[in-house]
Amino acid sequence: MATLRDLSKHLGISVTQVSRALNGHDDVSAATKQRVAEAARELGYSANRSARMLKSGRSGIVAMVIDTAAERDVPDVLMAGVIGLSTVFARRDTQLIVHAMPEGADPVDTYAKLARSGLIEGFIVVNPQSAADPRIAFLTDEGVPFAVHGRDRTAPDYPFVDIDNHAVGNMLTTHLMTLGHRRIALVDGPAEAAFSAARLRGYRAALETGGLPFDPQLVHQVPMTELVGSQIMAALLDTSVRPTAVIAGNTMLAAGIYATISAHGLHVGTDISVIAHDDGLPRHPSADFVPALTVTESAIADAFEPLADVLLARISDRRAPTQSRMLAVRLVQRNSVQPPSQR
Amino acid sequence: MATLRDLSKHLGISVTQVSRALNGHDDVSAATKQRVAEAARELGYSANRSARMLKSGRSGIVAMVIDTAAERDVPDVLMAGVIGLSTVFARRDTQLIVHAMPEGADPVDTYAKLARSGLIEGFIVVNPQSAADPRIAFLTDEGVPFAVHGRDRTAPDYPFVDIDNHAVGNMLTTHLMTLGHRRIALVDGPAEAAFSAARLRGYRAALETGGLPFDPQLVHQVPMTELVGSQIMAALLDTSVRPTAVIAGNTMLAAGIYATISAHGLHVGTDISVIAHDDGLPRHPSADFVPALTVTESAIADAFEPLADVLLARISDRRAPTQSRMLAVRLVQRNSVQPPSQR
DNA sequence: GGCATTAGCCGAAACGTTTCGGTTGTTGTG
DNA sequence: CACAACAACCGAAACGTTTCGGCTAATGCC
Repeated sequence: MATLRDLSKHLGISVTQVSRALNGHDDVSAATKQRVAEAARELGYSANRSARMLKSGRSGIVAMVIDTAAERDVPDVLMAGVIGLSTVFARRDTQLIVHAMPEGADPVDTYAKLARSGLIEGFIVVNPQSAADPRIAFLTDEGVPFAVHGRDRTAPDYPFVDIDNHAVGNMLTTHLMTLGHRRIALVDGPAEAAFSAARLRGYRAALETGGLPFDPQLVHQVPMTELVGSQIMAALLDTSVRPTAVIAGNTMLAAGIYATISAHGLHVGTDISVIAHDDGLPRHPSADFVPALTVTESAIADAFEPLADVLLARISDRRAPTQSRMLAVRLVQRNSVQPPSQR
Repeated sequence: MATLRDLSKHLGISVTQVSRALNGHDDVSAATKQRVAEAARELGYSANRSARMLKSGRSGIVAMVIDTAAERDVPDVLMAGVIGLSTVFARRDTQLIVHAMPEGADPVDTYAKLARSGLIEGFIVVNPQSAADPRIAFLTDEGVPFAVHGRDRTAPDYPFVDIDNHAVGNMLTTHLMTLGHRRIALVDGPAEAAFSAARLRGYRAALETGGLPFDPQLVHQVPMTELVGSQIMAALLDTSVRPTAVIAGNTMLAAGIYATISAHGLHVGTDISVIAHDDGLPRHPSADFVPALTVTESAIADAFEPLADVLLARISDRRAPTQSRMLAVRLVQRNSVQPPSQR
């Protein structure tokens, strides 16, 4: 492996200048920069990251710790995250460490150990909790750079990328109410998840402005799998007063809900309306449902690029104003939602 | 962050001795070791990995590069790999970098860049190709430590962990032949994948020893998804001479195959036998099929621990004899396989 | 008691990089 | 012409660790 010193000898120029040339400092002549760049390519030079980090604190490594227990049910979204983040970070010349936390390990402790190793410049925090997330509190206290996919409060002072989940819950509910639905079920992710809590608040807000009562029996916060979706739907069909419409937190849940509805000889749309949020995961595209699924749409994949940006911004200047990004959501109307049947 | 020097001062002992104590060298007294360990815990000391790597070459970081294009179809197995490997490596105090290779990038080039950065001690190579895999050739040439999940030749001289896929193909086929099946279809992973190629060889070998002809129309090497499984099965049912049994490469394919069989009003087992290989992925447990699926069983999860072991062994001594591991496979008989119906 | 052996310790150098504080030689300004 | 300003360069120190070679004092042996 070629080193700065090799380049320096090869070019008859000091190590200092080689380093500065490579890093684009302005007290090296254009000509020299050119020569250095060329030699670097020729000798296959690549900066030794350990040395760089040791000296300057910049390792070009970020980490994402995943809670094995919490993510087991939903490989699709986790997978999208790992691949997406790794790709965008690679493009920015930084490496992504994936650290799986075994069940029952203390999250804060895990972050603490990782941070202390002096290897990791920043963290991507995923799946924040609805109550104040202790991991976020810890990282904030320690002054470790991080960025969150989602958020654990309405207006955070840390960098995050999120969609307006309150609005999602509201839009979904309002759309159904506008068509005349009055018993609307909500089947969404676990109550501990911040996004799920936000959507529930949006759902309640919509009910309230529409003058509809809130019925706890109609909301289910559960693991977001097809199987669970179908089980919950079965339970919903059994209740004394059936919902005329159901909101699904993602397309997996929606798939299960569809299955149960047809298994009961009913039809989505005409008998029971189904609406969902679609985060663009490949397994169940909302357009492929029969009938096609009405959704609020916002691809998870859109979050990775901004997520990398806000984290890297925070790393390169810790006291710069906090950057965050809100991603767009749009309502796509299809055939799974109809006015309630008159019975 | 506490450093060795902090500890040294705190204890009134040289940096050298602190380092040696922490690393368990034998020329430091038990008493000192004790004291040092205690102080380390107290001050929250954790070795600076950059410095360690710079000096000694041991970074405690390994990488896994994933081919986005090749893995998109099968999030389950990739997810199992990322989580499983990350967990076992974490337990061994080493971090896993996940590097997603964008579509169309040159694999060898990607490994080369990563290796040159001087950060990564070794690679986990997944999904080896059936023809001599260029990534493996490159890493071998460069003398970079690596371990392969699978293998690109029958008797490799590099560290790997694999199951005997030739035997899997053979067992599956022989089991069906023993019951009297004579038209046996094989639906397995892509032809480029080493495991798929090996199983096909096992299938052919079994046919040959049983005196049965090989019919290329009966074998399909395809992406291993439920959807593709059901499509292939539909095609198979359309052929002039239907197979009486079909072998599925995993339980996803099997799920699709089951779906198509019942959609055609046929019954698995009595009308058409289905047998599969089950790598223990959570989505479609073979026991939950109706009727329960006969399989060769070998959990992918069993590979991660040995994989970490053989890689770490290679890293800690590059010229030690190559360690590899073959994992057990067992045939589990259930109800999806019956003698062919007489018609 | 003399001598070799050993347990336990230490100083200093080295890994490859970045950066601070210079030193040149050239150009522009009065 | 004297001097300031500036562009372009350089040496050396530092980051935190590991390790080589050497040192001291205690022990064992004859």
